[in-house]
Amino acid sequence: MLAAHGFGGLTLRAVAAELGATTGLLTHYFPAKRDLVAYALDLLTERTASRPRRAAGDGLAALRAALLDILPLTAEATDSNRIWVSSWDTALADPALSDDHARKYEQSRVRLGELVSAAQRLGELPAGDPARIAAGAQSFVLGLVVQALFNPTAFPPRHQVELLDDYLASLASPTSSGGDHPASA
Amino acid sequence: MLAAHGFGGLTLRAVAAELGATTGLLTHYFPAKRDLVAYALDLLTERTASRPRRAAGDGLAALRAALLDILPLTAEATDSNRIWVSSWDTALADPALSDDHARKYEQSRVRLGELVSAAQRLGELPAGDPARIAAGAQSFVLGLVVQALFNPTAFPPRHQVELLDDYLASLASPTSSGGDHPASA
DNA sequence: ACATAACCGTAACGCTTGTTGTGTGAATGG
DNA sequence: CCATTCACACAACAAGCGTTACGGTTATGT
Repeated sequence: MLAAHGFGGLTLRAVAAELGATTGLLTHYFPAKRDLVAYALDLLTERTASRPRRAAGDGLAALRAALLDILPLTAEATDSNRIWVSSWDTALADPALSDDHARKYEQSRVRLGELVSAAQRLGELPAGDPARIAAGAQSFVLGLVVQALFNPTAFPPRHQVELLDDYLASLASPTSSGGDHPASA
Repeated sequence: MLAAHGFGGLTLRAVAAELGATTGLLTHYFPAKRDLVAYALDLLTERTASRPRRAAGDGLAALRAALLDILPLTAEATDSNRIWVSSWDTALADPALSDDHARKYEQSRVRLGELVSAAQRLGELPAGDPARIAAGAQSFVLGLVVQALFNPTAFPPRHQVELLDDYLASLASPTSSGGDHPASA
């Protein structure tokens, strides 16, 4: 339902109907709609977090697996991402929800940063601030999600994986500006 | 208005009020709200397209400039991106608008692809399918936009530029898997 | 067993929404 | 100079929204 109509078309009655219940139940548990929305987002987060993850090796392979887990490669993941993207409208209009999103993405970056560190320790990635590399990787995947959602024909799963692998390959190759910090102001 | 309340909170009366007019005017020009929304998106596209672009050199510098023009580095660009992102909810729920978005991003990719080609011709970028590289770059920037919108503190303009430069640097360095297709399973 | 509270369906409220009519003044054109 | 169309305000409409009030049912504690 959410995947089809987005967060904008989310109504208490629709949720209640899908639940086989009425608005009375919802208002009983959620004082206001905002709370229902917040809960829906939390539930989405949790469900996304507890999704069966693909087997991850060590180092770079683990990072790749984590990033692949985000992409809309399956119908289920597509729905999930669709809901996620559609929540951005609501979230951007509400500072509290906005902070929530910021926190979630930051948490995800931290997790990716650890994987980056591990890959660096294994020598699979060149030196460089793990947090920065993680932020870059998250950006890449996030943007790829958006493009894939709008144009699934141009971004079939295979192509998404190719693009991600391109990105990871370019990460793996050392750059001239590897880990130096040019005394930025 | 749109930047603050998003596309979800877009009402005919609010638009009319901001226009100093009434709903009568709007319905006179737009048969239905869908048309108003579509027009708003076209107008946003046009305004974004005709935004004063930063001076672009040749090759890689031009690509960098084009990507920088997308990022929310200024208050105006932030508003623009905010509206853009918030439109995704509405767009994903409407196939026609969805196609419109897909077309716009494809067009943008084509434009980026030409810049990539030019940079390759100058030897500033290694060989490889320009369309693929452009798709990657667009993904990266798009995702960076989203993250910056939700967490402007963690992604100040300087940091955004740094991340983009990291990405471009990694693009510029040749990878072992230049354009080959390693028969992925 | 009985009082109390939690649970939840039903119905209504007030409000906002998109949309549709109607009326009026200005422009247009023959 | 008048008829007709256009441009727009204004008001009203039905529908849908979140929210609230209330009634009956079920659990819970004493």
